[in-house]
Amino acid sequence: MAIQESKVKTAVDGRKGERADHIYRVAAEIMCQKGYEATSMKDIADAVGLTKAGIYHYIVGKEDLLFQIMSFAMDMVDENVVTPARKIADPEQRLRVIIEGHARRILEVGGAVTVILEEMAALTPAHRKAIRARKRRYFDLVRETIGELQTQGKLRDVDPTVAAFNLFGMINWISRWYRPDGKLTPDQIMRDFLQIALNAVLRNA
Amino acid sequence: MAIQESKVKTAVDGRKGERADHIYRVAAEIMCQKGYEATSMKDIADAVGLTKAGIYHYIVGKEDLLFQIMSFAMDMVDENVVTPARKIADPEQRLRVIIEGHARRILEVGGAVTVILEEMAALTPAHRKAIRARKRRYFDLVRETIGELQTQGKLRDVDPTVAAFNLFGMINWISRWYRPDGKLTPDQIMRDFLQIALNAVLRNA
DNA sequence: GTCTATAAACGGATAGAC
DNA sequence: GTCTATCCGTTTATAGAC
Repeated sequence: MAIQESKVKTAVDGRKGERADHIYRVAAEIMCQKGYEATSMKDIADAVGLTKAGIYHYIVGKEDLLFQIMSFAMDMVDENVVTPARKIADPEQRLRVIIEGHARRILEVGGAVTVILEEMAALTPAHRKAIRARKRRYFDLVRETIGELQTQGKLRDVDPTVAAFNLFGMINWISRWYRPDGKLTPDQIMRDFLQIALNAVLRNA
Repeated sequence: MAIQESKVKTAVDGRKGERADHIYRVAAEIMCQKGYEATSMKDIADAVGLTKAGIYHYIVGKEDLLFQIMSFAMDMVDENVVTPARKIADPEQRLRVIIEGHARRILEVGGAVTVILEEMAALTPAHRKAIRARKRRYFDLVRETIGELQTQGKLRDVDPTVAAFNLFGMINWISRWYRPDGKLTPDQIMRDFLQIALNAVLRNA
């Protein structure tokens, strides 16, 4: 199914199929470890078993590769966090779903989801503007959710914007300290994490 | 602080005086904006009004420059946050001082304090080990403080390590969203921030 | 599709004049 | 102390053979 899907995508949106997807995924992993600027095309070529020139058959250039990776990460967040969350009417329950969904993307995906947090400065102005707009829509959802909680009297006596930033800080910082081979499992972390994050902003929780 | 002390330090530890300090400060600001790898020696030279060759009179090399900047940032945190905090016996009051002191360094200093959060990967193994050790001692102070709060029954039912990481996440993330020319002043931010951060980990606060 | 070869620019760093 | 000139490695990207 993935194969046929990619053939459709080739015709539809100019992608080059699953080999290209493989390059994106490997590149995301390397850029996540070494940083975008410190990652050379040769690093990526070696990791996928092609020459430097060879991978240019699949990509437009280094910066565009980064943009594709970030777009993919945003697709994933939209699909797995934002869209499900928008279907939930109760703001407290919606916030819970957002926090857990977002944190689990970082714990279980890594790569692309981390790159989008760290490498905005490497994008061209047009690409940066596009990614920023998508991030902004997500941020607004969270801030509005916190705003609804304030209306219900469930928020602490704080600025909803500051509360939203702190929530993102806790969640996104996970990518800096979580190690898949460490003592703490994703499930253990999520249990404590949700308690801490919800109490940070909610009166009772 | 480094500015006033620089004459003393020149005699004491081999630094080159206030012009070197100026280079460090300017370099920290540029690296903070563009990232270490994307910052060229020419960027720094232009900003201080020297040629690329000229600044090598004051620095050992690019990586060492980064190490000096990070060492300076750690000196600042040690002097203004860690040392004062260690003198406080009550863990809840000590945690308050750490959170406020650390957050204010980010809000009011920027540059060097931000670089140390983002560019560890660019250091040589020996330098990275040295900075990591200093960061680790600071982290241990925070975790032990949280441990004392747990003993006193003031901590929520969570792992002190996860609590410490989340605290650092909220604090360090400030560098990602705070803008000196924005609507929120450091004092406004600190008021809400302390309430959110303390309630994140403490039972009553 | 994938390669070898190479272009063209830029990087950090140094030599040596002044 | 600061400059000009330059070395030399590395970078992204392309041309063109197979």
